[in-house]
Amino acid sequence: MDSDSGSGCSRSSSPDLVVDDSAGSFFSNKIFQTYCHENRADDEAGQGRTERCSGGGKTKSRSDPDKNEGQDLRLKVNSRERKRMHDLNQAMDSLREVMPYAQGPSVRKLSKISTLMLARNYILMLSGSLDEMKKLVGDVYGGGAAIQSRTAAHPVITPAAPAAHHPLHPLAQSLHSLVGSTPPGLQHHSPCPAAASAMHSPPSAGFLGFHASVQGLLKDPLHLASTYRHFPGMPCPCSLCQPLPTTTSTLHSLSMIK
DNA sequence: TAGGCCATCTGGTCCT
DNA sequence: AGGACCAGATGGCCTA
Repeated sequence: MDSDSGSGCSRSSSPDLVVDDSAGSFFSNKIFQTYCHENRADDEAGQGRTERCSGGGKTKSRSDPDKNEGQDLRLKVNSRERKRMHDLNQAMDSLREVMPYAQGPSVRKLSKISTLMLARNYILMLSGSLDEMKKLVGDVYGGGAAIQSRTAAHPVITPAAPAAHHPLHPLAQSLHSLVGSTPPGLQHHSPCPAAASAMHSPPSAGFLGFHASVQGLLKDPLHLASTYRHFPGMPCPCSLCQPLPTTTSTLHSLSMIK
């Protein structure tokens, strides 16, 4: 396949890994020529591509040379569709970047479906953690009403603020585990050596329960909630990787929500 | 070798 | 009419 050969051997989903705005970096073949010259006489390039479909796709051949106009239109539509799919893949890649999953040249990319499922679970987990934090903040200040009055007089908006005064409070642990679940790009602490040496996955991935078999977890969305406290193959002593027991129930209930 | 994943083509439908 | 979106079909690459 031309696109595959152009994108290297990383078996990554799309050539978007090497794409930039110039729209030419991922079209290093006949397709690119057609893409750039679609409004010009692209018979030779287009013809070759339509015959073999650049290694993929249907192999319908337009043997009728009288349909050049229709062929041009077809090529135009094809390139538009190609661009659309590339944009989609780019968005998928940007989503992968913020997912709690190991990233790097040696790590296989998440598939599209896995990315979407992981994203869903990740959002659910973060929502659950947020709810839990709100509850804990309410406990610290003796209820929601207290929070309201206090925030009115004292502009402490972030729930992390009380934790600074109560480092041993469960809220602090909750925040700690939240940090541990933050995507690599947003993490405030470096991955613990134990996890780094044991797996490709960072501690955040371990926190979510994503270790060796991501696919197995992603097949069942509930699997995340039921196993995210376990770390098979990830004996990470780092405190950031220790989730709160209370989070489990929250997550479990959340994962039930459709 | 089978199955999974992917890119691409293609025709249809809907919208502006 | 043209473009966006979608789904089916097809073939290539990779891994177990």
